[in-house]
Amino acid sequence: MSWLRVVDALSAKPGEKVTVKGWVRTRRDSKADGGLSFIAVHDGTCFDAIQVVARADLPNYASEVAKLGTGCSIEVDGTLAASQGKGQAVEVVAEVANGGAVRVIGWVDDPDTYPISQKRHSFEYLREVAHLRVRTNTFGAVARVRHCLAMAVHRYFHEKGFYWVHTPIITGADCEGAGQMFRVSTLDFLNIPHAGAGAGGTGVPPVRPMKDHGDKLAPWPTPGASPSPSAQCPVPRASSSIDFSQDFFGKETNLTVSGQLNVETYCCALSRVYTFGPTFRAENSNTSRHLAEFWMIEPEMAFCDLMGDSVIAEELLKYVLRAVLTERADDMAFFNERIEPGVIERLQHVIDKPFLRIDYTEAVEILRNSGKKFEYAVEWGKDLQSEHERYLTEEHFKQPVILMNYPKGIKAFYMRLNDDNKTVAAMDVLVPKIGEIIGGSQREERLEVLDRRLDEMGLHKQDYWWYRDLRRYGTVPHAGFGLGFERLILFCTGMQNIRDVIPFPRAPKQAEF
RNA sequence: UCCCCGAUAGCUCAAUGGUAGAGCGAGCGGCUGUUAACCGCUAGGUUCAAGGUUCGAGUCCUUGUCGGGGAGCCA
Repeated sequence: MSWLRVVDALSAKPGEKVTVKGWVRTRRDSKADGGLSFIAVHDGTCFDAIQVVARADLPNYASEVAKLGTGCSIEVDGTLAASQGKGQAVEVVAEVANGGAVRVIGWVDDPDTYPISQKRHSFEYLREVAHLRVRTNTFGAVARVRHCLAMAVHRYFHEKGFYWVHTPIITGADCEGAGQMFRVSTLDFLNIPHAGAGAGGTGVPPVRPMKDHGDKLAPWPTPGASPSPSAQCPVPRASSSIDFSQDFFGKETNLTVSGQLNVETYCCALSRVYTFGPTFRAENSNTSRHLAEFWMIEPEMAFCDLMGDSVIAEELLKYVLRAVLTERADDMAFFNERIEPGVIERLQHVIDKPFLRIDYTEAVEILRNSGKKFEYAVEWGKDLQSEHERYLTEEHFKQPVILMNYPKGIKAFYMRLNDDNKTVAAMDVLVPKIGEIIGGSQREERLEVLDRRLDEMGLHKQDYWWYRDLRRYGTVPHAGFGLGFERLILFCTGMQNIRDVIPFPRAPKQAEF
């Protein structure tokens, strides 16, 4: 008897003696042929379960086999045989005559309250039992597709000569302006050290406010505040006197909102690099497209302009879509049948067609001439709203489209100023269903222009000293983008809610598992 | 954070302000090479929480908590 994973057992030759191990999905009994039970066993190695035929001559048939239910874990010795029934090509027959056995490894102690009983469950409900939901068809398929996509991302970059760079999770720089941050601190919440009245002149670093935060979610208590768990915890403002020199790192630190600034340093030495890791945003976002902890892919290419940036973005997306269609055909067939009819065709369409590239200015013209009534008016210089982006990619072009060269007023300081002095070399890749899946830009490599932009936006040059050094010492044109990994999974699977494509979602008021 | 909707059996949902219900799941039995199985029986409830209106509240009002859809922020 050799132990085969279910995926291998399903393709093994009839007649082979095998052992399979896994969890019971269903059990059905029959009195035919002297009595037998059909047990669907899955082990997560592929979408399908394998059917075990347990005969009544097994010594523990009445005492154990006939009592198996959804969720029990078992080991089965048996002989692989062509199935007499429809619905599966092969099955494992366990009977005494062929040395078969069914060993129960773990019972379900109260079948009535096992959260994943054999029936349809809503995704909202399954989110409350996230430790068990991966045993379902849908979440098993999502997990395998997620892995497939991650491997394909690494493979694409590796084949293209990119190096994977592990940028820090904890950052001392609030450089990005990419959103509210989670503070990292070992200070005693109940006894926060203060710098005293003379702060600022004694080597104590000035305390800056966290960027654009709201008070409600800020992870910081007010000294002496009510111990009520619902008490709001404002973050200290610029005027506060908390002495961060006594904190673990001797300065304010947060969880990263982007590895981009760090990875640019490696880009300006290794030429082609990327990050792929967790990212944290403390925004109070309650949507099906946002998480407080998510994974992001951020390539950065030296000697590369915006057009080259967009080519990599398009190639990467098409590469990973091809991978998921060929490597996870079983799971994709399920998504195509049960989650989003037509998803396979939709992905194939994206693979086959070249992405469109148009300027922001052109997009504004299209929207203004669309004759469509939008809730928010379209106006050059204002950011496009979700409804505008959806119209462009879902209705007007009906395919992925890359918008380029946005007004500088609505984009980040590090994006390269175009010759018109009004726009920056930024791009957003818009896809149907998701909207913005990639945001990127050519970076400003000219120190004097970068400094001017920092000034314009009221940012302090000294906070960006090492970032500015890249422009002082052998600066090069370079470009990159950020791809939200979970949004990619949504796009590939047709799943609706981003909380269902990450194993344990973190969102406002949600960190149970 | 804003707008809208919701919370009743393990799950999905019913129930004019007047006795708490069904389907599925579960347990037991029957039938059957079964596979959305089928038939019968049984068990299963602090109707999200705290107040309020009322002779009487699952139902009406207030506040809160949590969930969903949309928006903003963005990936």
